[in-house]
Amino acid sequence: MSDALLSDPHLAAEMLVHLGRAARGDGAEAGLTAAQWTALRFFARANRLSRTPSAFAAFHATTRGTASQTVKALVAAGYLERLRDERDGRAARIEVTAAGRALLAADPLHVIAAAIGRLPPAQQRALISALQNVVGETARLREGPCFGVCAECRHLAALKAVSAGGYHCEEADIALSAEELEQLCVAFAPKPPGGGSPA
Amino acid sequence: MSDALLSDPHLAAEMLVHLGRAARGDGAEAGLTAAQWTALRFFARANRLSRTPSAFAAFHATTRGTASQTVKALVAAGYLERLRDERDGRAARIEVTAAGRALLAADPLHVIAAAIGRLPPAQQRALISALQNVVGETARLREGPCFGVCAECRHLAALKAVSAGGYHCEEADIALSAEELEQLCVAFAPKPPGGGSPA
DNA sequence: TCCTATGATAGCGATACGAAACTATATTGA
DNA sequence: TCAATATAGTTTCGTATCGCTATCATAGGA
Repeated sequence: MSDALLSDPHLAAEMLVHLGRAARGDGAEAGLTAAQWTALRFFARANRLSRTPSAFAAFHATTRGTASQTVKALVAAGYLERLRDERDGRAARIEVTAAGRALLAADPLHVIAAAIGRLPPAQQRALISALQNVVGETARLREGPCFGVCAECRHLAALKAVSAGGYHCEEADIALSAEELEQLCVAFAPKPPGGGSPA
Repeated sequence: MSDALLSDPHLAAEMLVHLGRAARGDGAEAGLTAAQWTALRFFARANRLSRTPSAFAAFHATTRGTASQTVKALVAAGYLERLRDERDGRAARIEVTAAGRALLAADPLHVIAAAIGRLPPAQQRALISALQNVVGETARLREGPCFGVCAECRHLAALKAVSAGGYHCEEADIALSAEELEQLCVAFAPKPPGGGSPA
């Protein structure tokens, strides 16, 4: 009966939650609250399409109103800045300021990242790919938006022949630099299994 | 500059926090709050020595006052019961009720546990052992109490020759059943490397 | 012109947390 | 035996955060 409760996957999930709590960063000297850390990390890692309050709300699984409050606090503190989008007058373009990038150096997550970095390389790779699978699987189960990097996305079209290493997003119809391939995108869709071209 | 922010260990740590948030269980129909789920899971997995409010406070990295409130709410809801300790009149012995065990079947953590369970077996084992390492490492860095199961503990003395499969904790000076070997203990101390099975 | 989408804001409630005061029991030492 | 101290636990109170539900303003698309 209690076998299911003490199974290895459940144990792993408990450790996962435990580690998540340990890195909230609201207990220590706490430059930021937990929600604010999440927002700052998100805007530092999201691509152009996703650096908006709405995308952050989707990422954080909350409402736009709540996301707006979190962003406002970070803008007031000088860690984010709000710019106008030239194409869409409704949208707000959020950018991390220099102060925000400096603050990220004190991210309480570094404690966990450091611990992960000390794992043997093979174990480190295994952890990362396992976590990616679990993140994708839970997002699918919860039917929430599935965030991911462009390099893994179905909408990526390589234009190497045309422009020597350029990339293109078929969904948003914009050009992507090599650097942007590693950023989070709200429009992410996983590639169909089998690699190359879609079915 | 942003290389450190986007390193693989940091990315893994972010996914970890993200998954932890997804399983708080306070957003859904929510039988319990996040803190209450953590408490219920803890008392379902802790051994005799650790089923006290103080041990839970240490585990959850909070104060005894806060832990007492969380326990009180679960006792009022009928998921935990408070018993008197016969040896120590000050101590409270917390036990999970039948209703509590039934509720654990609806643990929101099951979403993540199921996703982990669907990983390939090798990846599953790699994830679990990596997480164990990270939990131990972060506990060491934060100098917090290090929880673990008796089977991995330095204080465990095997008494197989004497009583046909009995075990004994040298720290608390109590006998341990085979079942208790897999439970969490607040007095856990890791074995010195080399004593048991090397990594 | 309707309808939709992005975003900001105010108000409300729930929760969690910590500090401090308090009770009760154990332990220690004289 | 009695006093002093330490420990386990509870309770109260104040505070901060968080998140949701409106509601509103503006901008884009049909």
